[in-house]
Amino acid sequence: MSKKAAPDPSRRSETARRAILTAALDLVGEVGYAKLSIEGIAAAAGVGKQTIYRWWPSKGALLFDAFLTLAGEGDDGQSAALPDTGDLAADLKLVLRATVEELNDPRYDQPMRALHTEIVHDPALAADYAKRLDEPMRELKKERLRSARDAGQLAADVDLDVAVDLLFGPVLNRWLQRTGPLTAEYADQVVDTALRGLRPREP
Amino acid sequence: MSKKAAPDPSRRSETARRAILTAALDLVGEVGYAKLSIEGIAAAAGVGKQTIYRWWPSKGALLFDAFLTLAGEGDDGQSAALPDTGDLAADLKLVLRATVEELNDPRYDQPMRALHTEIVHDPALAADYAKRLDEPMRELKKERLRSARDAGQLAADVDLDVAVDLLFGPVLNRWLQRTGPLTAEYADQVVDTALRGLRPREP
Amino acid sequence: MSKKAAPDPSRRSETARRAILTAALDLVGEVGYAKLSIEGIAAAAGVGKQTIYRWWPSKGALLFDAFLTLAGEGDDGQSAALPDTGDLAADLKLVLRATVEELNDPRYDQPMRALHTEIVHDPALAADYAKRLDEPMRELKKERLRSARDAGQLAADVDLDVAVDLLFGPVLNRWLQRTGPLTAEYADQVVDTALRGLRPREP
Amino acid sequence: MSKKAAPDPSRRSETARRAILTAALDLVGEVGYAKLSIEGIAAAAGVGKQTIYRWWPSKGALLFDAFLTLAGEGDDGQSAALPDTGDLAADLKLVLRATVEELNDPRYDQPMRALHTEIVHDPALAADYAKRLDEPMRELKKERLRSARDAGQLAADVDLDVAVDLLFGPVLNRWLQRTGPLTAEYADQVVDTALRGLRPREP
DNA sequence: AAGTAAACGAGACGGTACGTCATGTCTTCGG
DNA sequence: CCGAAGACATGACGTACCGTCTCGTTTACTT
Repeated sequence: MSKKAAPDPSRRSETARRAILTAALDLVGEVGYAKLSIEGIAAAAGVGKQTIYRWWPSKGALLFDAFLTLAGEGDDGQSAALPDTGDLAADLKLVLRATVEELNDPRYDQPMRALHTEIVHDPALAADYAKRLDEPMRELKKERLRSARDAGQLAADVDLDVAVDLLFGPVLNRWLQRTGPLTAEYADQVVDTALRGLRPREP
Repeated sequence: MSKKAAPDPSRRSETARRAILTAALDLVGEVGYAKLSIEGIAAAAGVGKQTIYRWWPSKGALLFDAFLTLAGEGDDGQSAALPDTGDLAADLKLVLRATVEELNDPRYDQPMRALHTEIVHDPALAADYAKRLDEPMRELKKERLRSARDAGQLAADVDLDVAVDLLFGPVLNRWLQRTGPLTAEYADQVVDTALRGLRPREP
Repeated sequence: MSKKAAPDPSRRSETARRAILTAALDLVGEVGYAKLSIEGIAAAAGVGKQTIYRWWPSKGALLFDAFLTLAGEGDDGQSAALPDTGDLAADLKLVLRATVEELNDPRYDQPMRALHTEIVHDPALAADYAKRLDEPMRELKKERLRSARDAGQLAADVDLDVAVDLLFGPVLNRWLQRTGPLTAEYADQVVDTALRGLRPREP
Repeated sequence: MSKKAAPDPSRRSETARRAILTAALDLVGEVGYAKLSIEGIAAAAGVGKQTIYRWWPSKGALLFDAFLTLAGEGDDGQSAALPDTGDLAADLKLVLRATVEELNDPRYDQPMRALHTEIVHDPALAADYAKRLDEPMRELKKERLRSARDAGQLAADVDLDVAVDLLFGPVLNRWLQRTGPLTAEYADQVVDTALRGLRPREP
């Protein structure tokens, strides 16, 4: 029925796949997103262009895959869970400071910006991103907040999704739009400010 | 001394300028950002390419200008100030709901996404954006919050910038990343959740 | 010692061979020579590309084979000999008119042009062509001329090869280069002129 | 009315044009016709591909132009006319031997073969060839034959076009198809045989 | 009013990258 | 173990735009 014979994944060359993902990530770091070309990735990976077009529908999808695959391997297994020392503010600050540090790391900055650019314009990729990257992370964050709520450190009726957005949204925004310096201090301020309201009223 | 003879702004053709800005905005809405080309804008505006390259340093700058100029004319004069009925929550919800509505309007969605894409990758443009669009708006928002703080509806030691980020960041994020539906209800939730902490403790 | 394991002809699939030859001839008629691809032939024949590469060294060789094999089957046995009614001019005109007709037949035109193109650029193929197609035909023609010479209808010292070239060359040329209409009348003229010579009869 | 805006010839860069024609001719001699690519010509000429596509509809047309332009400059002015010493046979042999020599010259062989290949498959190009190359040459040849006819060295009723075909066709054929060695002797034989005719002299 | 200088429309130029197609080689699988 | 199927590296195809560079042609501003 379909016009195009779908390629057979069982015949796929793992060597080529990894070379492409690695080259993509390397190149986006080297030359930046604007100058990132399929042509260049293919050349750097020692691969025919068709091999890229065969397996990825768009540059964004490739980038996302590169990101996911190669990042996913840094974690042996998965990031498991957020720290839970009982001190919610401290734990959140730890996490948010780490996020800030990562976003300031040039190795992560470029590829992440590239990925976000694609997401902004490609709803399909955005959906993929939401499901495969955002949601798992969000779940971990919500888990930590749930534990805090159970410990009475959070108002019982707080929507956890909104809480996550309140905590992490500002940092992501400041990074994307460069509306101000992205520092550990800012992270702390956001946590403090956000929490003051998330905490239950004192009698 | 300078390599490039600077063009003389006094001789600039207002007709060409407006045609270009209009064409840019129209085209980004029609064909989307990815397929937006200087070549196309020039053709649609009935203008030589050089006339664009003469006056704008980048596609992003042109887009930003188009955005600013043509949007700025909708406001007769300026947006003046945020509403101040004395009810902070209601006023913020009004503003945030309006923002949500605008972001959901297809006429604004495409050009805004385009602009944000450029901002993500062009620090110079980001600075321009921060100064000419973000900061004035932010000032209005802070003004309203300041008034609320004076009225005792906000904790005295709250950083107003962080407060603004907390209120508007989540909405912008959800729009850019499509991590969830962008509704008036969400706007209300964000305001309520953020405020609960921004308010002073009750005794 | 040899780099290439020679394929074993005894194991060759006759089905595949015929399918390929047929497909090649069909395709060159359908899409023309310029768009004829090994890829397309393999697909049309329901055969792997390697099966073609294994048995034919070049597209020209395949085409030639297709031509020879499938055309050779139209003749049950072989064309035997040229007509010999005793009237040399009439016999030659008959043959040349038939040639003209064949060259004007769209079914032969495309494949023959394709074959000639390859011959022009591939000396090996040209040699093959000379030996397997041109020479046998030429021999038949020379046989008829020899018979005429014995009958005193041809000058005794005429080189038969040159004679054949004089008779058939002009027609082939006009076909290949389209320098003029290829008609039966032209064929007759060539025969008459060649036989008579360009010089006036001496008294 | 037309879809495509035709390029303006008055703005054409003569430098680019000559570089392209020269590169085309050089390359076809170096790498042969089969490996001749527009890409390669553009690179060798130091020219963008589009500059070639803008001005020539096909590789064949470019080749033809290259041939015509650059060859036409060897002749200062034009080839004027064929020699006319009064001895028709000698004059024709001179011309035909020159033709043979040219066809055996590697510098001419490759480009000419390339051109002929294109002609075989491209009727438009064939027409162009007939009009701009074949016809002028043919006219010169016919002129010489006409002079001979007036001098009583040619039968009065000979069709001059057929005569030209008879004289030059065999040589061209032998060259294109390599059905035999292309020598001065062969040229002489063709002239003698054509002039004299195949039939024996009547007593 | 004539002269001049800059911005204008147009678009050719040398390039880069696109996404598709065909090449010829190599690997995997089923009969 | 051959042959089909098809993934692979390579590289040309023709197209779209890039940003630069002339070309005349307006359109102001001098003189």
